[in-house]
Amino acid sequence: MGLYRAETYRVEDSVGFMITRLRAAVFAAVDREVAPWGVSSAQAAILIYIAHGRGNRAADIARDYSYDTGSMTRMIDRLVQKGLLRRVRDAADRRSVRLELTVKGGKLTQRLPAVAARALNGLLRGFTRAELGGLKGYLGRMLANAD
Amino acid sequence: MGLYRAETYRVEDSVGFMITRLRAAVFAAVDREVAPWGVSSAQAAILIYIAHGRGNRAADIARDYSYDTGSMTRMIDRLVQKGLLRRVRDAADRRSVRLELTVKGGKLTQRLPAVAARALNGLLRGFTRAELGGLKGYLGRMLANAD
DNA sequence: GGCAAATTACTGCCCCGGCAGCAATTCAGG
DNA sequence: CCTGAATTGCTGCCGGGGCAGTAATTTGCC
Repeated sequence: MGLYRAETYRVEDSVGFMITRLRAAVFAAVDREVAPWGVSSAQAAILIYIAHGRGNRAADIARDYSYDTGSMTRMIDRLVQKGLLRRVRDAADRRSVRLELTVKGGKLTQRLPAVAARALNGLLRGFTRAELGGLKGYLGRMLANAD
Repeated sequence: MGLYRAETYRVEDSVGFMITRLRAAVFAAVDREVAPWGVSSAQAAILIYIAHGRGNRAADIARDYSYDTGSMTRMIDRLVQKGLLRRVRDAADRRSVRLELTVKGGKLTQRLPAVAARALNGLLRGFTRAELGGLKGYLGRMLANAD
């Protein structure tokens, strides 16, 4: 006895479909804003995380962002290759690699929150603060159901 | 003057981040339900579309689902390889390829809406019909802003 | 009728992400 | 102290998706 029933199910009506499309739209919007600085939206999120000092090991980011560690390795590869990040083997725990922003990476990252915010605000045109709260509440409840 | 400001921006607070995570959760939930039949959630959506007679050319699906045509080609490749779909060159317009469900594909597709609905209902546990409407309204407004 | 523009499908190349398996290392209990 | 378990990061392999470029075909307009 749920909200969706097999007999009347249409892909285009499902929240799943809308969320998939919206995620693509968010990526596209943020990517457009960040592209001039040579990074993608996913890469920008990593850089901001490190710049905010919320952790600097690959495992930290993977945990907080619910990422796969294999994906993290490759994501870091791309950022290192662009000269924005540096891998430094940790002397205390030699299993882990500490991630450091290069000078270039640090300068770039200062600008990223502003452009990311601009992209999101564009998608939220016409939303009141209360409506944004309502939306995030719904999304949070679905995420909680997923565990 | 939007809802997000650069100075206080944190990735984890952004709707973009939540939507990305939720999309992953939706995929995972639907994939889990559909996996016993040997298809993925994205593949199931294509099959349902065709079974419902909403169109049977690759271009139709790409348009309605906002997919890239290149991605569609590869998606169809996988379904054809699994013996669920058949490519039939259209005699009237020889540019296009009409997609037909095989017998195996047709039998499978009958079951898909039920399992997809079950997965979504699980994520919507505790939601009233009105709340689902509210959520879809928010998502729709963001999608409209994206154009 | 003939030629330019649009449509359809496909290909190569790229980024994003999960899963499984692996090696190195650290940690905890006997 | 030593051995088994956990953690960390890496790799191969896969599915999903966008972008650009191409060939075949159709269509529309002069």
